[in-house]
Amino acid sequence: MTLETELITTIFNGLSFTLEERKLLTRSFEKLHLPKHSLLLKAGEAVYEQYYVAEGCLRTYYIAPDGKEHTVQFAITDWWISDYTAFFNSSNALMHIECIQDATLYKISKNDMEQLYHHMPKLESYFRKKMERAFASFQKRIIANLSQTASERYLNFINTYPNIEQNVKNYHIASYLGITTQSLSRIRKELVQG
Amino acid sequence: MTLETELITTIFNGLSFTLEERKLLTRSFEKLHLPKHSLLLKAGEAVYEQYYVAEGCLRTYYIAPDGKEHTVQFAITDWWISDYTAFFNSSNALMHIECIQDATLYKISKNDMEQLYHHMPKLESYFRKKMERAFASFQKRIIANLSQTASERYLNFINTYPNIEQNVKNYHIASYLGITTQSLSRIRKELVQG
DNA sequence: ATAGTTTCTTACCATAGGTCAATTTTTTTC
DNA sequence: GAAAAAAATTGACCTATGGTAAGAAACTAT
Repeated sequence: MTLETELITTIFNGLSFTLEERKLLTRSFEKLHLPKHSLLLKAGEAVYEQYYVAEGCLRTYYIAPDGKEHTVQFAITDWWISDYTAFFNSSNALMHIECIQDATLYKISKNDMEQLYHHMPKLESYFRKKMERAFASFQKRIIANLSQTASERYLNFINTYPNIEQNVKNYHIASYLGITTQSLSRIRKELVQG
Repeated sequence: MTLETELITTIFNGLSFTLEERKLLTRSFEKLHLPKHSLLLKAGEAVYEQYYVAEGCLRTYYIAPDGKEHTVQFAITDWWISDYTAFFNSSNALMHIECIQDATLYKISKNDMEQLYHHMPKLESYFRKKMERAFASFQKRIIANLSQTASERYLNFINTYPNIEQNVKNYHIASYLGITTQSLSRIRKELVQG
């Protein structure tokens, strides 16, 4: 599949473009492959790009001053990933992005993004709606962290993201849920035994 | 101050509008006053509007199945508030919005919002950026919840939102931090004594 | 001001989840 | 497919925070 076809049929599936617009789109994105275990981004680096995940699995994580890792976001097929706080502010990353399963990504720079917004308001609309959904899901997660037990959050996670669960290690899940791997292990045992 | 002047000079401060656009803007917003202790929104209700806070203080909170309250968001002057998950999806509220200090609000419906976006792409841009900042701050909060102790989160809160702290009760802050009022009380004691 | 209500604090015990260390299981690599 | 490395589990113990209950302090309204 050509980059152009992929862009039109998968990433912006649902939107229609003129020939001119297709060219602009294709020029703005770049395809890349990333092997498992590699780092797409390190804390401290400038963040100029965001990435669309066509294939594979990645995670964004923060390393606290005490050295502990906290997974902020996973991304699988059809999700976008970056250190968005840094991306939006054109500042340096606070987080790392690690490839968990061999991935194919389409990257676009913030500058090209702004160009696209300018030429195609429908893209601004597309990304605003994407932001709205992300906002809603973050809010849901905050509520979950405030109101649920670790066990409830785990069940919720594997029900909501069965496709992610298959791709990641338990310690990734634990660091996403805000518990230790030992606690997660005990929770899983508990659930099996009833 | 007229509604129009207020809209132009405070809410959308920084943007410039034609006469036509000003009219459209003014028609879309409605001013309202809300007394302390009243509910702007109850869980279960349909959410058609979002609100700009010109004056006062409000909070959005979720009541968990066990009856406990969890504060998701505060809003003071120049913030927007709604049950955004419900607002974006045109679904029913999961949360309550309570007025904590007598408030003056400007409300706008989702429909009128869409109209404005359509006629003025710069507004879509304005709100996309607003969403980006909200996204970043939610992410920051998730990281804080995952990586910090209750005491650290409290210090962080009073440093980051000194203007909010003045307006709210300790139990509001506790429910925002995800701890009990007793724990917050112990933390405050600890901080005073050293 | 005084009574009533709401909010905050304190004390004591309970518990979810963390820590450390050892062991088993699974995955990777040659 | 054997050895090495990584991940998951388990047990014993610990700690931060929760639950309950009572009293103190701070507002509110007459």
